[in-house]
Amino acid sequence: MIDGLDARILELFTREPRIGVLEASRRLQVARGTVQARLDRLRDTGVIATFAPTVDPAALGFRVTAFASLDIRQGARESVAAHLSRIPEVLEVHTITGQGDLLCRIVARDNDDLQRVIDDLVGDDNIVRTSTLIALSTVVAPRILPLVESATASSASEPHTR
Amino acid sequence: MIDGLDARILELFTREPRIGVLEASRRLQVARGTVQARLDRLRDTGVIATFAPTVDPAALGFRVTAFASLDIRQGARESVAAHLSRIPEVLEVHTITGQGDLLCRIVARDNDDLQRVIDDLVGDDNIVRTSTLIALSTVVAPRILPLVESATASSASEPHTR
DNA sequence: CCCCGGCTGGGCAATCTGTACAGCGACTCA
DNA sequence: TGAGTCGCTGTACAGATTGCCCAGCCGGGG
Repeated sequence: MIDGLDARILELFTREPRIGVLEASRRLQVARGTVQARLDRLRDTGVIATFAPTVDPAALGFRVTAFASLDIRQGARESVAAHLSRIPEVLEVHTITGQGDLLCRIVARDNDDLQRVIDDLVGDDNIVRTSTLIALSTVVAPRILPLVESATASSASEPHTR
Repeated sequence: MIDGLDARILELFTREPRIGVLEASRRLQVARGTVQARLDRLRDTGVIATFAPTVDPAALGFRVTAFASLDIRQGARESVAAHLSRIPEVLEVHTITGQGDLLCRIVARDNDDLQRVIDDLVGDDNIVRTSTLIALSTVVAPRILPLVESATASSASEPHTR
C-alpha cells in the first residue's frame, strides 16, 4: 500500500509539519516533484485524511475526557445519532459489539461539567442505559507513526529502493 | 480562552487546511499579521497541538478498529505501558475509572488480524483480564469544530468584535 | 490621562509553490 | 527482444506566499 519513501514522508511531516515540500525533498534526498507527487497520492488515496491542524480539547479548557457506553432502544440508532451529534462535547461515536450499543468519546471542563454533559447525553429517551469511564491519564498518547512503519511494504519486502 | 476570531481561524484551517495565512486573512477580512499572530498564539498555547497531517489507519489497510479494556496487576502499569507502546496497532491508551484499568484503542487489518493483535496485547503476564469491543461503524466521525464553537468566549459574551 | 497590547496596512527580500518538460531506468506485456 | 508505461530526476519560470519589520491607530486598564 505504501512504501518506505511514503513512510518517511509521513514521518517527516508528522514530526515537522511546517517543513514544506521543498525542504522535505532536501531532507529525504529526493526530487521535489517526487515528494509533491507522493503527497498528492497519499491525500488522494485517503492515507492522509486531512492536513487540518489538530486541536487539543484540554487546551480549550476541556480537561476531562471520558468514554460513555450507551445502550439504546432497538431501531433508534439514527435518532440517537442525531441527538449525540448536537452535543459539542461528543467528539466521536462508534457502534460497537458487546454489551453496549454505542461508545462515545466525550470531554468536559471538569468533573462537575462532565455530569452536565452526561445529563445532556442521556436526555434522549431512546437511551436505555449508560456507563461512563473517565480517562484519568494518558498512558500512550495518540500516535500513528508505529503503524505507518508496520504498514510499510519495504519493512516486509520490496528490496528495490524505487 | 479563545475568541470568535480564533474560532473562525480554526474552522477555516480545519475545513481548508491548505489555504495559507494570506488567503485566510482575505477570507476573514483581517490583516495577515493578525492571522499569523493568532495562529502562533494558538500553537503556543497548545490549542493547536500540531499541524501534522491526519493519517487514516483504514487507508493503510487497518480496517478494523476496536477498544480493549485491560485489567492489570497492581503496580504493573509502567511495565504494561511499555509493553503496549511496543505494539504498533495500539494507537492510544488511557488509564480509566471503572472495572477495567486501561482502555486501548487498537486497529487491525481484519477480524483475524485483530485476534493476532489481541494475542500480542495479552502477551504480558501483568494483564489479568481483557474485554474487547469491536467498532462496527462510525456514528459520529471524530470532530472538534462544535467544541471549538462552544469554547468561544464570544459565543457566551464578549460584545466587542476586537 | 498615559501606557500597553492588539490590529491595521504597507513594504521588502527570500523562499516556496504550481506546473511543465525531457531524459532515464525498471517493469510489464506481447 | 521490443514497445509502452510508470515513477523519479533535474531543471526552469512566473506568481504567490512567508517571515519580518515598522508606524499609526484604538480601546481598556491602571
